[in-house]
Amino acid sequence: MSAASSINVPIKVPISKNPSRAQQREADILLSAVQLFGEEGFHAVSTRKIAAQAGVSEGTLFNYFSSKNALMRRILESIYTELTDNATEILRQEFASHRRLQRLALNHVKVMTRDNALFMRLIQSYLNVDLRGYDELRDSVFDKLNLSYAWVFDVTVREAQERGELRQDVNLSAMRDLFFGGLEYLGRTLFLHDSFAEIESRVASLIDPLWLSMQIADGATTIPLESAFEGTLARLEAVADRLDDSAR
Amino acid sequence: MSAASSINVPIKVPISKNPSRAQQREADILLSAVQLFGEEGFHAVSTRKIAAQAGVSEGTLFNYFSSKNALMRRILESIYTELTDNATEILRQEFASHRRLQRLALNHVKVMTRDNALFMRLIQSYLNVDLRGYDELRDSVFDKLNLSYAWVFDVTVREAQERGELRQDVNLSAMRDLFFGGLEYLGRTLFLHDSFAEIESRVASLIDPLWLSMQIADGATTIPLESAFEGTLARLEAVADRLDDSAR
DNA sequence: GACAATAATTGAGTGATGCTCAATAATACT
DNA sequence: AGTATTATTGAGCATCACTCAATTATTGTC
Repeated sequence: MSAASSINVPIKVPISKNPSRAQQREADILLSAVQLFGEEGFHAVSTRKIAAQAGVSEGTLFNYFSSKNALMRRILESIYTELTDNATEILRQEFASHRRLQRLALNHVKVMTRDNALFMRLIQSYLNVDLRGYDELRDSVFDKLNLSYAWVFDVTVREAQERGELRQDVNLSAMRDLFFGGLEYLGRTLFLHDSFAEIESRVASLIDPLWLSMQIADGATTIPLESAFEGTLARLEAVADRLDDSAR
Repeated sequence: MSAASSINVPIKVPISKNPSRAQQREADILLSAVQLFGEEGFHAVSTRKIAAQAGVSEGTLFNYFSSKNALMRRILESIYTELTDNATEILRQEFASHRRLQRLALNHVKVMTRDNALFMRLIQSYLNVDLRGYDELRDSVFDKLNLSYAWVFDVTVREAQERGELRQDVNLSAMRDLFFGGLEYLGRTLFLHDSFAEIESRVASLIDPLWLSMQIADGATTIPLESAFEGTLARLEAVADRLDDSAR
């Protein structure tokens, strides 16, 4: 029995002595992979080519990533992490629900279509093509990243409901599918037609009908008016509370 | 110069003498491919395996289909043809616009998720993973099939507008992205959770908000109203930011 | 029904792929 | 400086999509 600290270490761990050197290698390989996958597609790029562009041998690549799929998964993870980080920051900064959705959507499409729409390529590949069973899907990437990312949409809608900005009987699952599915199709359209200049207005055109359909109550059009200020008011009151406390 | 009748025949043409026998072979290969692609995924199934299951040698498979991609493309084409045929029939039978959309959506999701969601696998693979350039995309499958299929959505909305059922200023491109993107995500959800029993209600939950947002005429007043206060809101946010910073 | 002529089928062969592993080189430790 | 540990390498492996000369099956003619 070794004195390894952690009980369960599934990572291949070729790296232990010189962390900075190892991190540099890993970063080099990842960068090459992102570039080449974006330019030519996942299946069109060989591990030999990725290794060559990173300035290492093919064997070394497989020391750092247990498989070509693992390399892809790692890229996916970093993109999801970025998506989630950006989203959390947007929720922190922006309190108006409608603008929250707008900014979340814009962030999603922008990240999705970066690097020659690498994210779109990878996520589709991973979800629909290369997975045989769906066990792997419930592992690292999806249960942890995709779900926690999709969660920001749910939070935004629920908060808007609590503030009275949106109807109570919104079908959250359906709206989530429309939101992410619509954005994915929009991203594909923007990418194929190279029309990123219109990105903001196109995203707005997609979000507005969703918002409208969640917002409309039977006849009460006055509620949204007040509630537009709810978020900011709540925030000001919270700050005031803290000022009160510290003034004591 | 041969006396071949047609000027431009890009097809590989191994079949000429006995059409019925050849068609049977082709059908056998296609059936095997559909089954295996659906069960294990496109890249996980070898041409050897497809040929073996169809009861022919690998060479014969390549006599009938010039490449594995061509085989996939052929499957895609048949699915698109079926989708379009069904859709045209729905437009012919059903005249109520809302029910038209509902039935178009239901047909889309049902076909999409059949054969272990084969269609989802193939379309994603073809669009995002295996194509390097996007020239091939503008060829057979997409310009002819996808576009002509997407067209049934546009027709349905436009007819509803002419009848005065829907607003005139609907953003058709955005609604199309929401429709097909939302249905794709719904299909994925239904497939992954094996919840096809709910398919009709889930499709309805997806279509209803779209319909509502296209239908509401005077609802458009709420969003401009809110934006009229955006300047004020922005100032309040700025104050909140300053208070936030100094309270830290 | 025998015999060419033609068409359809075959499977060993080809280069490329993802991945492995014994051998080698580089680094760290005493 | 010398040893032990770790990192790197690239030839080798099974498998892949695909080809093509050889073989088998089918058709047309008498």
